[in-house]
Amino acid sequence: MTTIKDIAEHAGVSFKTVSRVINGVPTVSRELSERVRASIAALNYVPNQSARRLRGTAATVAFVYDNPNSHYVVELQEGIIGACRQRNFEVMIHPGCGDAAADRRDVENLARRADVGGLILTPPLSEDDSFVKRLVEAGIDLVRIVSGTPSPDPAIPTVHVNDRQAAFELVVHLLALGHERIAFLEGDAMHRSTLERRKGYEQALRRYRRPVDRSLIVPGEYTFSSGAERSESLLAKGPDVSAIVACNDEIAAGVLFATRCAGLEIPRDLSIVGFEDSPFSRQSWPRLSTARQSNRELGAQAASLLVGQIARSPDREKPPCSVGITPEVVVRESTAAPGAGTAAK
Amino acid sequence: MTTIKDIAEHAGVSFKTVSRVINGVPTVSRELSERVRASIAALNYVPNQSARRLRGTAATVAFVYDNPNSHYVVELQEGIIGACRQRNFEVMIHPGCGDAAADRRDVENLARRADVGGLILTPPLSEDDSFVKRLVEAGIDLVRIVSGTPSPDPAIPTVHVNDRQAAFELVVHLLALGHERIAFLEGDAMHRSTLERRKGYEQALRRYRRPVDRSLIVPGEYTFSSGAERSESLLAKGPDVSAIVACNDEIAAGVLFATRCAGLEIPRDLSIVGFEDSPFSRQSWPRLSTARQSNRELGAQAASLLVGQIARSPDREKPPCSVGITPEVVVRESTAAPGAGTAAK
DNA sequence: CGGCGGTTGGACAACGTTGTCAAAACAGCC
DNA sequence: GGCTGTTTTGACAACGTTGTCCAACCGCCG
Repeated sequence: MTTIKDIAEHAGVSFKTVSRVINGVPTVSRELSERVRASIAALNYVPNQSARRLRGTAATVAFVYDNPNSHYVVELQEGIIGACRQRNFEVMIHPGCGDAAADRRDVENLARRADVGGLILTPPLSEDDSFVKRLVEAGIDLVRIVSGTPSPDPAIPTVHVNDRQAAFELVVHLLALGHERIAFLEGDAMHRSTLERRKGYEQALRRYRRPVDRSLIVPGEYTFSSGAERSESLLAKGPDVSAIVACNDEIAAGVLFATRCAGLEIPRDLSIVGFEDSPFSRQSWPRLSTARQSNRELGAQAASLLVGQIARSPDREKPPCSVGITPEVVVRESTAAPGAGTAAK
Repeated sequence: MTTIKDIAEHAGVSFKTVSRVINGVPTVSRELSERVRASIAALNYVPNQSARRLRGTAATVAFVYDNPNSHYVVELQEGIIGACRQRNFEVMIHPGCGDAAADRRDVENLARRADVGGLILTPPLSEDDSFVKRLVEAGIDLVRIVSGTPSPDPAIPTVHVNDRQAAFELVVHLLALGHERIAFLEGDAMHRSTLERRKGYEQALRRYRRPVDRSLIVPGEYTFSSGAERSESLLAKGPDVSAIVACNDEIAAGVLFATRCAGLEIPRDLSIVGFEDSPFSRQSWPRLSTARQSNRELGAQAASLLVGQIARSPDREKPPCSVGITPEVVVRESTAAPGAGTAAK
């Protein structure tokens, strides 16, 4: 393994100077600095991150998730890794085990580790306010990704996904097509995204003077089978429903499956929208109208925020800040005017 | 941050003894050992991995991938992380950038890093034989995951996925249902899995005395659109095809899409099988018959192999070894006797 | 009592890096 | 030559851990 000393020898300078060049200390003459850089390139030298971490000049951020949505996880982590790579931060991936209590304990131990500089938390853990507050008060640097609108008091650095606005826009899209009886299939009640999306749904209805019929709001989970079962019984009870807002694409997939079984044609007999722009939404037939968010950007934003936190951490005052992203509506073939078009190609 | 010395103080022993307990040195009395363990638990102590890595007593393994299949990536990495966590190995995730040459350079630099103990390579990089051989000859510990059958000369530690056998069994399934004209939609020609799966397809046909018609073997890519386009033109040219073997579920999804557009009913008019048991295959309608492999197990196996390599690395002779897994056929509603059943629920 | 194996602790080096501090080399200036 | 001031170097400690070596202690046996 080539070390800083090998570079020094190769460049004919002291290893201290090499360290200075690498760390950008300005008191190095241009000539030496260039010689050192050349040697680094020639010997393919990469600083030993373990030594740096030990010394306290580098850090690892942990990405904590517990989410069955593979594409969400991968995109998020790629965003995080990309942002961290530029800044010489390592990323540690920490999948949860599904048991909330065990995960909380796990994460607490993780945060306690000397080689972990900070955490990026995702739902559902990021939405456990008392847990997150406890970590922050213990001096842990973290950024949480949650569903919601940026709060005026960002005591905790947060990346908000404005699901409410996205749901609002999806419903407006359906209203504009002429739908009146629009049902809403909820995801897990524990997830804040469910709440936010429902709020957006209700706000859109109220805004455009439509009644909010509680019987059209169906509790459920973020699963395929939930979508299939709930839509089946919903349509049995209320056949006048002409559009369904599913709380994510997986639920929408279940709806698609169930309506297909029931002999309905989409979108002629029923319009369906989902959330997330998952690969499924692009591969199903008809393709799903949905709300798209850039998970890579989400991850990159979270990582940038966290890196800022960690870098500024020695100071007493850390100014936490929050940013937000709003998913955009993507219209495909699963929505049309009621009774109108088929999804013919 | 609690260190080994805090534990020593808490337990009333020397920090040397704590180190001995942690590392399982046998010359520690049971009584002291228990006291130390109690202190470790009480103080929630976790050894500083950076220090260990610096010392050379711990290592990180890098998981290198360049694959758009999110569920494949996540499952694999979770298998790897799970296996490594037990053994106190860290995992570094290294997504590729899509440019093969740049990725090769990246990985070479990665392998050169002192804090990276070994690599787990996946296709397509793992199938670049000359590149892999170069790394191994440079003394890099690595395990590759490839499609194929375990070779008699495992010069390079490898986890083989027996795609050929899986394809064989899928075709046998179709033959048993009574299909005679079975087409094969290839994935990327560069991927060995494409070759292996085609070989299995051909072997099954030959084994059961059916002709191998080259016009039924269609080149393509591992994408939805490839599946849609190629199946469309295939069925236009050869309407007697009663079953299609798609090289993965994403291609199969494209086939499903195209046939749906063409007004065909699955499986009455056409049987379809895929590979991978992706979430899509369980969520489409009809659900896809496919070949399922446990990617988590795959990852765990690769990690175990690599950890063994690294641990045994100081010795001159490292006995590389290979293991294999064979995907199993999962029969769902996308396959039926030709002309027969519908996918009615 | 002397010696022995099993246990424990102390001192020290090492891994690669960075920070501090002082000292050396060099320039330009009077 | 003697000033400043900038650039370069060297010595050393430190991060937390493990390994090596030796000394000290225990109880036990001969």
